[in-house]
Formats: sequence, C-alpha cells, structure tokens
Amino acid sequence: MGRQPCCDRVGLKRGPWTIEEDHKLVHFILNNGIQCWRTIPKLAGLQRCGKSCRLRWINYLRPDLKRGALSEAEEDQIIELHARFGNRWSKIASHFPGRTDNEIKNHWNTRIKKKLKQVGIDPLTHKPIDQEKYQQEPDDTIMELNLPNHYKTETYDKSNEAENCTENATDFSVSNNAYHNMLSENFDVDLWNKSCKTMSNCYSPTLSLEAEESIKFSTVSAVTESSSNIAPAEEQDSLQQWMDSIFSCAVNQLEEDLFFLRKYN
DNA sequence: AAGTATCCCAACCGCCGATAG
DNA sequence: TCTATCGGCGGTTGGGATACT
Repeated sequence: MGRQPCCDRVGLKRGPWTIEEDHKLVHFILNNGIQCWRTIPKLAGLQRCGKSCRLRWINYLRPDLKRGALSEAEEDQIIELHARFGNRWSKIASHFPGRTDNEIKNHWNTRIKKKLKQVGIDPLTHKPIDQEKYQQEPDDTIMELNLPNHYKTETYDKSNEAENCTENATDFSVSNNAYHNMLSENFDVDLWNKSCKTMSNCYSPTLSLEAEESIKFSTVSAVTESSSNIAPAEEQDSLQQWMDSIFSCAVNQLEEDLFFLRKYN
C-alpha cells in the first residue's frame, strides 16, 4: 500500500496562527530540525496539519527571512526574472535569499503588475500593450517609474527569455530605506535591541510588543537544550550543523541590522 | 464620524511530480 | 508495476488595514 495520510483533518485548527502556535513550532524546529512535516504538528503539540506548519515556517518563521519592503533594485530584478521564467515564483525567489516565493508573488500581483500596466506594458508578455502608442510617447514616462533598463529601450530583447542565461548571483542588499523609515518614524532603538535579544528576527512583525516580551527561547538555549526526539549519534552531528547554521544566520542578520541602525541613527 | 472602496498579504486550495510501500 | 501520500508549487481568497467620500 501507499504512504500514511498526511493528517486526518479532524479537529485541526485553521486560520491565522497565534503567538503560542508560532512559539511551539519555532521551538520544536530549533530543537529537532525538520524531518517529516506530517509528524511535526503532533510532536510539537499543534492542532495543525503538516502542510500548514511547513507554510508558516517557510513564509514567516524561518530565521533567515528578510523583513521590510522590497527595494527598487529587487523589484527590477523580479521583473527581469519574470520575463525569463514566467510565474515560476519559487525559481524567481531562489535569486533572493531571505525572500519567499509567496512574498514575491504577492508583490508582483499587487504592485509590479499595476506598475507595468500603468506604463502600457503587458505583465504577461513583457511587451508594450499598444505598440503605436509607445512609439509616439517619449520613454521618459517609463524612466520616471524606475523600470529596468530593458524597458527603456524601444524593443524588448527576446534573449532575456532564454533559460540558458547565466544565473547571476543576486547582488542582494538589505533595504536601507526600510531601516531609514523605521528610524525616521520615532523608532524605539531600546525596544529594538531588547527584541533582538529575544530572537525577534524569527518573529512576525505583527507580534504585539507585550507578546514579544514573553518570548524567551533564545537560540543558545535551543542548542543546549535536550532534544528528546533525536536518536542516532550521526544525526546529532547533522542536527548540530543545522542548528549552528540557523544560529549563525540569526547572528549575521542581527549584525546587519545593527550596522544599519548605527549608520542611520 | 461613519460608511464605502481599495489595498495588501497570510493562509488556504488543489494540482502535480516524486516516491514509499 | 500500481496505488496512495508527501512535499512543493502556483492560483486564489478572506479579512484586516488604510484611503477616500
């Protein structure tokens, strides 16, 4: 026979995740890693299906997620990649470390699509909707909207669609604007520092401040705490490596955050 | 201030290829 | 080889937040 079902769906919770649920999931994964999504909710004490846990982790709780709005450079790159790959969001997202396919998809559907239509470019084909109109109108309309260079030329270069294009390593940088905006809007540096200490990088920006105060699971304690569900010794090593990478990732992000705080403060 | 429209995004749905049994 | 599930993906939507009248 085939595999066992993912979940029995009976009594499973749906809808928005609560702080407690997030806490349980993050705590469990930091301690045990990800082996089988189907078993995670049961072992973590969650009334959710594995699929829902996976989605929540990937799109929201992963420590290496980048927060903040997408920069113009990122937006430009999304447009270029979309011209090459179409709606293959996971493929596009792979060029943006710390960004999720869902985030990029949402950004495309809510903003970029609109922006392209405004300047008469079909977001599906990446070609001018009305060729004649665009031969009459000057390119500076497009320039004003900061579109990628290949839209500023008269003809669209078909070679952009070629799959065999060199896979450029993304010149990725944290959105300075986001940090600048935070600081210019009476951003509370003390609170920020405090929340960094409680691993807020893993956490949802929708968390209330009070709730954030109560989150005490640090990455250090996660490494040292007993991991009841890990058995073989060789798995301990790989788990330790995984934990180390998560931890170093969180530390790197923290350093990056502090760098920009100092720079713009 | 209240009602309505629009925007935004987290989460769900359903499909599909890979794979366990 | 076949069947059924898992994991991953893209499309869609519900509802909170914000803007507008």
